[in-house]
Formats: sequence, C-alpha cells, structure tokens
Amino acid sequence: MGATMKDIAKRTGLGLATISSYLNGGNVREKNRIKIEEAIEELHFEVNEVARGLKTNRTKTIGIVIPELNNIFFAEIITETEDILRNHGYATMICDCRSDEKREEEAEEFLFHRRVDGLILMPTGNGEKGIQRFLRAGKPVVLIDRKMERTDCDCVLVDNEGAAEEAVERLFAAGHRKIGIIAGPDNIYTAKERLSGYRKAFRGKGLTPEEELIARGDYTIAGGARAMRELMEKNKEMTAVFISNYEMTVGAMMELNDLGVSVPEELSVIGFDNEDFAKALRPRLSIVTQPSGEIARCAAELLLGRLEREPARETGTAESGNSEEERPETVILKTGFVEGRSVKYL
Amino acid sequence: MGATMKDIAKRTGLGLATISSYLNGGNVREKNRIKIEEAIEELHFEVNEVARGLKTNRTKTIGIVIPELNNIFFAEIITETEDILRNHGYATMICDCRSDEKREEEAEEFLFHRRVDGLILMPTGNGEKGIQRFLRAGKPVVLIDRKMERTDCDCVLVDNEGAAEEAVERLFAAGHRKIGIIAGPDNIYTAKERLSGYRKAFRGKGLTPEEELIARGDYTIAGGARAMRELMEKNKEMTAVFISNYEMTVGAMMELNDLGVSVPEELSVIGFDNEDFAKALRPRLSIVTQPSGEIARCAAELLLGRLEREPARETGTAESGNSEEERPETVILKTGFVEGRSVKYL
DNA sequence: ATGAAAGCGCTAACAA
DNA sequence: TTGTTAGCGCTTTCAT
Repeated sequence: MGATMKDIAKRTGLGLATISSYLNGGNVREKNRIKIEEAIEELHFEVNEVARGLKTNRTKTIGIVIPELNNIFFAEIITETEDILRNHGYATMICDCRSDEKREEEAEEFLFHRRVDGLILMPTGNGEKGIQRFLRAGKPVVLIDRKMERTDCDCVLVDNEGAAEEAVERLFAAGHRKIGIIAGPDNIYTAKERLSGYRKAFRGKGLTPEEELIARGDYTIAGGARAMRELMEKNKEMTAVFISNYEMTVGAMMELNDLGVSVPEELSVIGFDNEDFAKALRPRLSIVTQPSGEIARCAAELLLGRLEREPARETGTAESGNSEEERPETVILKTGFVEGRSVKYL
Repeated sequence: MGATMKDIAKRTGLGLATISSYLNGGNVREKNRIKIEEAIEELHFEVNEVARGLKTNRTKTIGIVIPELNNIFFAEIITETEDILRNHGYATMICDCRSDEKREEEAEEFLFHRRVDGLILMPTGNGEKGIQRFLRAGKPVVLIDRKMERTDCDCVLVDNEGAAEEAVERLFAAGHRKIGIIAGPDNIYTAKERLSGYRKAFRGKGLTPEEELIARGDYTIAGGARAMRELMEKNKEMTAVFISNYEMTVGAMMELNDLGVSVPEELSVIGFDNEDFAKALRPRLSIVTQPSGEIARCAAELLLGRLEREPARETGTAESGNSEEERPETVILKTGFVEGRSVKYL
C-alpha cells in the first residue's frame, strides 16, 4: 500500500530523477510537471520521509528529553519549541524521563538509535554519556534550564541566582528580616543557584540567614507542603517566605490553607512561575516568572543554526572548521517579577 | 561516522544475516556471539532504526496530535501514554496544533509522511480527511476525549454528561436553585455533553434553567473570567456556579478574586479537573476530576492491540479478516469528584 | 547456524 | 532537463 516514486515514474513515463527533482523543487518541464501532479493525485502518492532520511542521513527529527512533561514550565517550553521546529520541517520526539537519571540516559540512547538530528535536553542527571554520544556523531545538543560543567554544548539558562536575590530583596525592602526559603534539592543546578541568591540577598544587608529558615523541598507539590509546615513549626517569628519553584509553591500554598495561615497578614509569600496560578489565588501571589517562550526560541535557534551550519559532517575529525562559529554558546535570560498582594509592608 | 552492520560483519568475518540474527535475538553460536559483542563494543555500533523502519515498513513510532500541550489535562495523558508506548519500543512524535483545525490537519499529514505506525488524536476539528488517510493505509487511530460521528476508529471518552449532571445535582442537594454554568464552545463535543448534563440535572428536578444562567466560555482562562463576570452581572440571585473545564475554572476564580466575591459565602462553586489547583485554593475547591491515567492506558492498550494484531497489512482489501476483533471500540470512563469547601449548604 | 543477494523508497552523481 | 545507476543500513528469503 502507498505509491512510491517508482510508481509515479512508471505512470508518467519519466525517470526517477525527474520525479525526485520535482519533489525537491527542482526544474521540471511544465508539461511533465502536470503529468507528475496528476499521477501523484491519482495514486495518492506521499513522500516517504523515512526512506529520504536513510539516504540523506538526516531524519529531520529532533529529540527532546525532559524531566516532567506534566510540568507547566517545561510544557510551555516544549510547546513553543515544537512549534518552531515543525515550522522548519523538523519533527520532535519527546521523552519524559520522570526526573530519573537512568530513564534519562535510556531516552538519549533511544533517540540516538532513531537517528534524531539533534537533541534538546533539560537534564535530570549529570551523566554526560548520552550527550557525548551525540556530540561525537556531530549532532548538536542544546541544554535548557541546567548547566553541566564539563560538557561542551550550547546552553540556555535563566539568571536563577539573580531572580532569587531580587525576590528576597523585595521582602527586605518591605521590612521583613525573618525570611524563610523553601529551597530545592541541592543536586539540582537551579535549586543551588536560587538558594545562593537567597544567601546573597542577606549578605547584601550584612546579614546571615539562620539555618532554620532554610527548608529543603524536593521540587514537588508534596515536598513544598512538607517544607512549609516544617518552616512554620521551627520559625515562630518568621514573617515571610520565598518559595523557589512552582510545584513547591502550589504545595506550600495548600499547606498554608490547611494550617489556616492568612497571607499576607500572618505571612508574606513570594512564589515562583505560572502567572495564571498566581492570579487565581486570593490574595494574588507575587511571583518570579521565567521567560519560557524566549527560552524555547533561543534553544530552537541555537539548534537550527548548528543544523544548518554543519551539513551532517560525516567525519569525526578533531580539527574544527570555522573556528569562531563552532564554539558552544551559553545564553542567560533575565527572569521577571509579577507583583501580587501577598507581601505585607511592615 | 557510525559503524554499520556491514562493519561488524567484516570485523568478525561473519555474514550480514548472522549479525542481524544476533541483533534480533536469534540463535548464534556462542563463539560468534562473543566476537560480535566485541566488535560492537569496539566499533561503537548502534542499530539504525531508520534503516530498519524502511525495510520493515514499521517505524515503531506513534504520532500524537493534541490541541494544547500546554494544558495540564492533555499533558497528563500524553506523559502516561508516551511512557507506556516507549516501554513497548515505540517512540512518540507529538504535534501541538494549538486548537487550530488547519494545523491539526497539517500535523496529521506531517506525521503520515513520517510513516508513524499509528495515531492518537485529541481532535480539535471535525475533519476526517487526516484520519481517513491513516485508516486507508491500515494504520490504527485512537481518538481521545472527543468522539467523531462518522469515523470508524477506537475512541476513549469520559462520561461528560454524567459528570456534569452529578455536579449540578450536588448543588441542588445543597439547596441551590439559581445555579449557573460556564459552558464551553458548542462546537466541542465535551462542552456539548457537559451542558447537556447540566440541563438534565434541572430536568431531573422538574425544572428548566433560565437562559441567563448559561454563559458561554471558550475553554480558556480569559474566557472563563469573562463568562464569570457576565454571569455575576446578569444574575444577582445566583447562588452557585458549575464551571465546565479547567482553564475556565482558573479564569473564573481569578475573576471572583477581582470582584471580591467570597466563596462559598456569596457564591458556591464547583470546578473541573486538576486536584492540585483545587487544593491550593482557599477555600478548597470542589471539582469534577477526569481519570487521565486511565484514559492514557486505555488509548495505549487499544493502539498496541491493533498494532500487534494487524501486522502492517499491506493490502487495502475491503474484506475484514477476524470479524469480531476488528470492530472499533469505544471506551467510556467514569469521572470522579473531589469535595472541597466551596459549596455552601443553604 | 550461517552466507549471499535482493530490495525497502529515496537521493545524488554522472551521462545523455 | 531528464534518465540510469548505485547505494543509504537494514531484514529476509533461499541456499548451504
């Protein structure tokens, strides 16, 4: 089932090359063009991209590995990326690794076997093995959200440290001093940076935060709830909290609900990400926002750029061609802040 | 770059068929097995699934077309589906068509050209053209969330009408009579069903809802907000509202915030989907929930079932083989209800 | 158990 | 401009 170019050739009495030429926008005599188009119509011919991919060694497919699809921040990035890539003729294969390092590596292997032309990765683990495989094959890799020290590829980040610092500074500016933080797991890049920004804000005031004010969440809703409870129990004098990712923000707000703590009267709160959620809360939550669209555009641009520049270089020769252009780039984007009514001015 | 089976054959002195046999779990003399494994190791050989797909006419890839990836309900289904499929060796190509019929059809064409083995579709439009293309080629299609009258393929739905009816009945049971609804666009299957359930609940009480109590949203956050405002303006006596999808629930709650309406004192509310959101609100929101995991499992199961049953039937012969098994199935799943504190007992 | 050879549907020289 | 031909990397008869 499914007509092939050969069928079209036979039907029109033309050669394979002519059909191929037509299909790829080459010059074909008007008369033949019409014949070909008729044949295509009648035989319901549709190009087989798989065969094309085998021949050209380019599948026009990009792999995306993501910790959780079921996470609005990542999902937003993916949507936009997929859109851009598809507009450039690229399909995307998405693998959700459920924040599991092993599954992440399996996904990379899986995608490599399917010969995707490039990889967009929001890393869960620190394993470079999967990435190196791509790099060695001359396939571009773009990291999103998290940096990996030793790996040589493009990278799109936001200024996590600055974002956290600014958020905490706002709390200071509102007169707060006993400011808690719900931090993330310390093996995650963004979590480290955000905690570091929190500390930096204290340092800027010549202060050092008490250790009890720092609660560890695990970037999940449940973890955020747990951390908030812990914070409330250990810090009777705490007047404000900064929550360092979206899921934990949801969890923390749930917990405050359960505890019957009123915001901002009894506790001021600044959360993270997802404007829609923030606006639906009462009172509206002040949050740090990340530019997901811009992140997606940057990542897609970096990837497409390399894809067009290096025409599937077959040889893995160490010598780099166009020196400047080939160097990995790191783009750092600014975060935003959306003011709600969850911070009380003391 | 990248070793091929031919390289392994040369290296080991064996024939291509033997390597292929080894790779596909066939029987190979112990001695040769070791040789092959060594060669694979040294040459960094990795199977080329593209070539395999061309030969076998099965890409082991499933296409998914979805209205909005950036929508928690769909995203949850996708995550689970992708997981199951990948565990069965299938990759998934996801296309977000942004609730646009034209883009939906483009996506279907796009995926067909890439020769995906099957399609999971959460339809936006009513165009059957894209689907027919798959069906004609003997490729299974599973519809999720929305039925299409004239199309002959498997389908996984929830009991939308029943869910809405039950929700409204609960409001009746709490003593409400002036119950509004934020309905969805009437060209969307689920929206029609849910509105119908609302009407049915009234009928069950021997009543008919006033038309002013029915506001049209468009299944978006902004639309939900708009509809809620409209409802509040037109119905001064309204004591309760049922909101018929998640995005509109978020929007409606935002609007109630802005209007300073307190829930449930001034207005009782039942929303839709997303337990996490519902629990983070104050007071907790009562909601109808959909079994996204189960939907995903059903869809994957139906698809994999057909994929295994019909071994890429080449011929498009009209006669159906195993009569019973081939008939399209429609699965209708039950919705759930999570009780919050957003309904006042009058 | 293994090898030889044909071919999946396409592209890309090279000729004509 | 068009036709011929040789693969891309794999699976799959059919022999051996």
